[in-house]
Amino acid sequence: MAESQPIKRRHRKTRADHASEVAEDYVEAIADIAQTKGVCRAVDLATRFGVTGVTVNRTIARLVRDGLATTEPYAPIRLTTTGQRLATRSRQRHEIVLQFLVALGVSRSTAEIDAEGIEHHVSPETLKCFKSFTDSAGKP
Amino acid sequence: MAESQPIKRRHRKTRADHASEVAEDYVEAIADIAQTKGVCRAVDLATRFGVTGVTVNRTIARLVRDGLATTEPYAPIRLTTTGQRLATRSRQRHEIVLQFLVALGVSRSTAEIDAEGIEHHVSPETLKCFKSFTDSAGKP
DNA sequence: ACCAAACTTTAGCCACTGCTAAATTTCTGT
DNA sequence: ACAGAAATTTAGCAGTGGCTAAAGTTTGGT
Repeated sequence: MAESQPIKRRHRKTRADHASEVAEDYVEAIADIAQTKGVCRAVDLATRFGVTGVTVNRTIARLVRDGLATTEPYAPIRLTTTGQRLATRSRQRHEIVLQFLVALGVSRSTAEIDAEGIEHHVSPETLKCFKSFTDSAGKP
Repeated sequence: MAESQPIKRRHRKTRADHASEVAEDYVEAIADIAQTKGVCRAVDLATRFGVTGVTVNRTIARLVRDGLATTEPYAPIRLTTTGQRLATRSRQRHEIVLQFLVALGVSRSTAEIDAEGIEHHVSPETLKCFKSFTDSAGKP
């Protein structure tokens, strides 16, 4: 039921695509924080993303609605199995993009910023090319 | 008040950044269409982006508000000088990203799709690296 | 034990970007 | 010229993602 629309693809359906980007950023962050500090609280995400706790709260509600996370009142946020899978995939992709940019000669600090933006727009094919380049750049 | 934000940058302020991405896409498209067919009408943009004319209308209103375009009722859309400069810069950046992906080995069709998504997230430093790679890949 | 600080939640605001329906204007073909 | 088609505009709905203010809950320090 995805698309019955005869839409000119290549231009993203901004709203939907953007929403899943946010979801990926959040699950990635939740997994990361949970790994480092044991649990992930709303305030941790608020700090990381530079938004208010209120915004985090509502975003988490969407993750819960979409089956990516679970919450109980005043309790830490936990990922569902689906959410964890998405987090893992996102982190892997993020890492590939980051290493690629570094291998290309971009400074680490810039690479970290750009990888955040780029990772959500890289197709599997392009990702494979990134990986190949990084690998071959390592051992010439 | 401005500088009191201890905000973790690297994560984009989604709303604002997304809005300017859309602005770039639109001015780029307007310039492109105007060049090919003489004028650019709302319906042309609607077709290109796969959205309704209503959506285009409101987006154009924002471009006008932001000084990037001008309109008169029922007349074609025209870019301001500022809008044209932005269009030119956007198109150049788009072209650099596209050529880079192709040089990297990505198929043209995928490269065209991915370039659309990536171009808004590439810093000047990374863009320079892209350019260098494409140039050196040309003549080995 | 208690009060204060920190955190979470609720309520309600705004902007952006989709949409449909309906009214208006312009264009086109006969 | 004029009717119908095409394009534009207006009005109003929905969902995402920012915010502040204020209320509720947990947690920590004395």
